[in-house]
Amino acid sequence: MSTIKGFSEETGISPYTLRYYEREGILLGVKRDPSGNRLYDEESLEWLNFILSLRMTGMPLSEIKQYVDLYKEGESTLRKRKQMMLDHKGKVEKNVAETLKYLETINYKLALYDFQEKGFTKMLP
Amino acid sequence: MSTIKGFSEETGISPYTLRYYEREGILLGVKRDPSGNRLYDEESLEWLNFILSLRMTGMPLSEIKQYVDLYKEGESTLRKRKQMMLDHKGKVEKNVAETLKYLETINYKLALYDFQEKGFTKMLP
DNA sequence: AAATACCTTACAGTATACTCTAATCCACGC
DNA sequence: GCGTGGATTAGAGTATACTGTAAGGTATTT
Repeated sequence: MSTIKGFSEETGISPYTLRYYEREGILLGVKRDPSGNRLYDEESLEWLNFILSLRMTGMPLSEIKQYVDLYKEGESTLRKRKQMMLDHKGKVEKNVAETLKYLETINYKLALYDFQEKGFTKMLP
Repeated sequence: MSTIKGFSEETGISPYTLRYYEREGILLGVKRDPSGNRLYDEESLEWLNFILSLRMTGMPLSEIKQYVDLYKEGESTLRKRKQMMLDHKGKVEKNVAETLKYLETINYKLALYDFQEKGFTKMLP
């Protein structure tokens, strides 16, 4: 059970962002103490970690919100949610493959620099 | 030698963005015809591809601009430019590793869905 | 009880990277 | 020679995801 400051420090997510996520309805499981202050526990930590794994792999907040809304509707949305995860997994894998392709271009550029350092001095990008 | 429309279609980058990149000084090698219209050739294509490989791997335009400015200064900046590429390569590789870690979380979630489909029906995120 | 340190809310501001609008210009076909 | 379709420019607008501010509340410490 941590306060917003503690939870922010534990997770590396700023209090602003934590409140923002909650306001937008994508961070569930946040409790309150008697005076209205936020309390974060294991449940909110799990949610946050899940949200972060979607966010950090490029899912926009609007789509994460859709997922969370489906979750709140209950078991009847299980299939849809699974499909969302499958689609997202596909996109992430495609994106990683693409990134690795672009990385090759960067490596090629680095090879040119090495080549140039060995005395070959034509100017290159 | 293509006009902005043709080049846009060839590369998939909108005319707006092509002009924007040029205005910001990150797309070099764009020529003009006698009446002032842009002409794109092999040189501009090479630049664009290079820029895109940086952009698509997450380098902000401001940093790409820095690189291009160094390039324009000539050979004296070779070492700096190489270092920028090395740093970026490191970041991209780190980011890919991180993404794959987050992908595992997503795969775990998918495994839970599979598990649930086989009759186990506790509600899960 | 005053100071402090944190919290709350609503809402405004910022950063990045486009994306579009408005006004104008230019070349080709009829 | 005039309309049509493209081009040009400067500058405004948009989207997303935060990030910060203002005004005030609460609780502990001195």
